[in-house]
Amino acid sequence: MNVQQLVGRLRAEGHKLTPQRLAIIEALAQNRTHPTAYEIYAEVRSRYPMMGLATVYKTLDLLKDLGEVVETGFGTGGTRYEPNLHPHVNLVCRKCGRVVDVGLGEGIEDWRAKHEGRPTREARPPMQWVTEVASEVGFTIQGGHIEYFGVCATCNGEDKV
Amino acid sequence: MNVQQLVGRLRAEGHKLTPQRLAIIEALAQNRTHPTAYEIYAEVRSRYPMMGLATVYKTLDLLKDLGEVVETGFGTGGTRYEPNLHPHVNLVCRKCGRVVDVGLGEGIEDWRAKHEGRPTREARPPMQWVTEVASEVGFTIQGGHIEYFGVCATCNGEDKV
DNA sequence: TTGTGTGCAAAGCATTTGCAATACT
DNA sequence: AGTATTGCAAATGCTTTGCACACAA
Repeated sequence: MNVQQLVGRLRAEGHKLTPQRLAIIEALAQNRTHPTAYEIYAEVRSRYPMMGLATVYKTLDLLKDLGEVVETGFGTGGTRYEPNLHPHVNLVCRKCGRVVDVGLGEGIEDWRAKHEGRPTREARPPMQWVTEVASEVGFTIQGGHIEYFGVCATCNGEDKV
Repeated sequence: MNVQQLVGRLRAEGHKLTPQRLAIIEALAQNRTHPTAYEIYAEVRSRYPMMGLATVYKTLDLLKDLGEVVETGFGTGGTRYEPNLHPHVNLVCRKCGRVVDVGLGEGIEDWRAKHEGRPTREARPPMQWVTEVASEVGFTIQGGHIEYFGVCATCNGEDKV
């Protein structure tokens, strides 16, 4: 998620650029922790004390409509949000609700190729495949993710930190 | 999701097999529409009028803990549930909340191989890859899915039915 | 100036919880 | 018989909405 680019897009599509929106966008762009709406609210609020929680939800809604953010993680503590980057894998802990990224910039196929000693091919992330199939059934794709559920190291009691 | 097998597992792990639980399990096993908790409740209720909605939630919780069902679909109308089959792709409509399956029994690699005219190899769904990586960080995987968000044909106004 | 966006508070829902009654094992 | 499970209803908590005011364009 590129802040400059997104700001330009908002202008171009006739949305107003308010300090609140900018603050929320910046908070999202920097944050790698898949924050909840409330966490974004709390962070932004330290700089803009008059910020309302409803504004965070409304802005997140707008960004969802634009396909710039993606919702993630169920169960504990509400929906979490992340910038809509290239598809990657989220491990969602069903006990604490936290979300762990598993790097997948390379794409599954590349990983396999490396793993099996085959030569690495150009990455073809699942996104592309899905987009093709989806368009056949009239489905417009805005964003996506690969998500697995389980129990994280900390909640497993295997935490050594 | 095999009902017989699951019933056996419940017994083996010391859970009681009540008519309510069996009805919920059967409803889930037959249903291919990713029902919400309330939809399951409504369906089962037609056979067991005394069924309570809380029981549905409690049973779904149990099945989640056992890794037998997976939560799906955000946004509209609450969490949806599906049996934890082999990983496949869900297209989640952000307007109506409905979830469309994209067949992926074959696995992405097989699809690609066919598509590119290469010989089909044994399917290696992403699940396996993720499980390996996850275990390295102490994460226990219970289930997962690949999920994309967008707007379905009907909500796109392209519906011809 | 004009209409979109904000903030507050109230409303709306999905989900969870407490507890007495019930019924598997 | 003992204990997990049920069902109701109340409680909780996240998210949305209505509306008057503020402000970006």
